[in-house]
Amino acid sequence: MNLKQLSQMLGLSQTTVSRALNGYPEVNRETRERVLQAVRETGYRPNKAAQRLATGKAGSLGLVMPTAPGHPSDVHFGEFLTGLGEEALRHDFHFVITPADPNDEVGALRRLAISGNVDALFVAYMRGHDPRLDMLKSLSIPFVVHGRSIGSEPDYPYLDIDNEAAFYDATKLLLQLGHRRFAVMNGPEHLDFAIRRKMGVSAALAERGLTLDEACVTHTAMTDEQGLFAMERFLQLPERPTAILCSSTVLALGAIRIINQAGLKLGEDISLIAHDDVLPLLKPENFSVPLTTTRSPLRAAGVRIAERLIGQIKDLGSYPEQELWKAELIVRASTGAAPAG
Amino acid sequence: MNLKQLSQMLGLSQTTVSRALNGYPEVNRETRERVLQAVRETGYRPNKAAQRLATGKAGSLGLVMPTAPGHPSDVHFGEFLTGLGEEALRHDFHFVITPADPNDEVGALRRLAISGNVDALFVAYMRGHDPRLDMLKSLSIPFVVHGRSIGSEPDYPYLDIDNEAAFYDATKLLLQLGHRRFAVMNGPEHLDFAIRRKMGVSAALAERGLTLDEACVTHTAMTDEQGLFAMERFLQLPERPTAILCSSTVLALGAIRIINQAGLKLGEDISLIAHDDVLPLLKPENFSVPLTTTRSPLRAAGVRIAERLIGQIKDLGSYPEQELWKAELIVRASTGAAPAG
DNA sequence: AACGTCTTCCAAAGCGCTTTAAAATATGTA
DNA sequence: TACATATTTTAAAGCGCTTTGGAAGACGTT
Repeated sequence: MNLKQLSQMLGLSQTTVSRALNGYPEVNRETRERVLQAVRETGYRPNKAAQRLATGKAGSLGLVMPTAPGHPSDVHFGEFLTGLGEEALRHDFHFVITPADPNDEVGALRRLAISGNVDALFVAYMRGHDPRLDMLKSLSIPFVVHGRSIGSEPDYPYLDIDNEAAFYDATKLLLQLGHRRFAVMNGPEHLDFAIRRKMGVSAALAERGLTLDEACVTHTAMTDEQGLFAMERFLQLPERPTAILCSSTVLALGAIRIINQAGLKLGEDISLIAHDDVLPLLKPENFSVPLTTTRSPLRAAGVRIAERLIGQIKDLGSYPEQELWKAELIVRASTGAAPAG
Repeated sequence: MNLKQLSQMLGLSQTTVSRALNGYPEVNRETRERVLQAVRETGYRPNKAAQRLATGKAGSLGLVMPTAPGHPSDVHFGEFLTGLGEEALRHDFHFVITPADPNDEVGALRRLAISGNVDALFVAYMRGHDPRLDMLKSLSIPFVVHGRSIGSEPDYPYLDIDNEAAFYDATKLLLQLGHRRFAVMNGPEHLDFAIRRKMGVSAALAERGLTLDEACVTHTAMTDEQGLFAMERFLQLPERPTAILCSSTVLALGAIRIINQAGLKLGEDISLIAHDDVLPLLKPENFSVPLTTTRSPLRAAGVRIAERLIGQIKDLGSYPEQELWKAELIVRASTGAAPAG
């Protein structure tokens, strides 16, 4: 069933039917009712491709998903997408997701942008001086970045959390509790959030004349296994750290396992603060020792980014181009006074 | 830059350029080279909407993602999609994901199917007698189901793991270890995999004249928190179960926390077997007591489903319509002989 | 020279929609 | 009644691609 058939059935022109469907004013009330009724009866749905070709609007947001055999999937992806979807649903938008070779994300993004398949793009996992930014700026398609790219002019639209402040505050808290030996279990080295979190830690330490030893920093994928490896390494250090900052609750999970195995008490022998993206899967308050966290719901970021993207496409008023959200520092039992000595 | 401009630039007709691009034989070698070169220089990419309209092929797989405020995201989604993507990438396919009100998945799926936006559909999280099946069968778009729908004629294309056999085998192992009091921490009640897993447990028990007490079964979302609640409940039972079958390693995570808190030893006082979808996030072999699991990589299922879907679209030969994969039973330390008494 | 056969290219139609420009009809006013 | 003005409808063009049905030219054969 297409427009032509539908309009013939109704004895109307395609124009009129199209207008009735799209809410144009210049169509008689009765006629519109008749059209709508016919649509209900036939289950007619306009062909999206044709609509897109005619209007240039696709009703879709595009994103690139890196994938390859052995390339680990991202725990956060589902939760973030659910947030995007919450808002997209309200506007009848959908997503076009292009799988991409992890080494060719820029190319994949570019092809997606000029394919005419999407109205706007979303990118995340920004690196320092991210090459995708120049590409995106050169195109004339709306986009919003989740995160930022250190080393690039901050003249692009983004939504980020203040990673540096979050980890600065967290470190500050640990310093006040008397800790002096710090370690950081961070995300992949080249990623902006990892860079800024480390900066936050270093800045807080510097205020007390302390420096962060590189031996006390790991950069890994955020899985329980990596948390486990990192913690094993920290515990073997001659000057064992008493305060751990952790870029994810999943990493913390592995770390805590090792802490327990070593017979150490979390919140007494070792304090730990993790960043919490508020994944439904893992609640820091339910850890056997509830976790002190820097909290910022990933899903809310998804909702907001969809809102901005769709708002821009539909011209629903203007939004701030740059947003920096504060993370909440939530103190629970995994942080305590530094052990004596 | 579109076809028209490109062909004018080259002094060729659109037909010839189109054919050169799509690998048709009736175009001179030199001419083709010239076209390809121009494409490289200009960065021309055909408009997907136009291509789709002209060919009826979209180069995309469609899926529906339920989402609503408060509706938890799915941990497995990212991993499965990564698998789909692995294969899709090889064929230059992308995904169209429609967010949907959890109460209107059937409608959303139907709209997606007839939007002309996708060449094939994928559905998962099948329920008993799933209403999506009839809808899909009535349409003439290829689809593959991940899982099955108990209570429906098994005449639709699916890929499932043998959940019943997996949990039957797991139960059998525990029986051999002398366990007599069983509990099951399962996924949501209406889902096919949950139903079948419970059937597997019951069947094995029945062979020994045992029955599964409903008080020893929970049906919940698969988060650590729910695992925790469920285990708390089991421990309060007058006849405490000594053997737990668990539909997910994430649930197991919460359960084990409670087991530890209660001062019980996993693999001694209580044995536990969990189903492992092989998520990068959580490795059962790294649990402080390594977990015995029924193992079946979710990602592999994703790859295979994409393979079948794309194969069907591109007519790359035939695939079995129904596939039932065996899960591996991997014995680790979380299972041991039943405690005396 | 005339013919058939390949090879290589092209004009134009068509995919299903939106939208422009104009026509047909209804309504109001002098 | 005649005309101007709103209201409602339509024919046709166009979005950017693929594909059908030829046409033009090169080549070999008789």
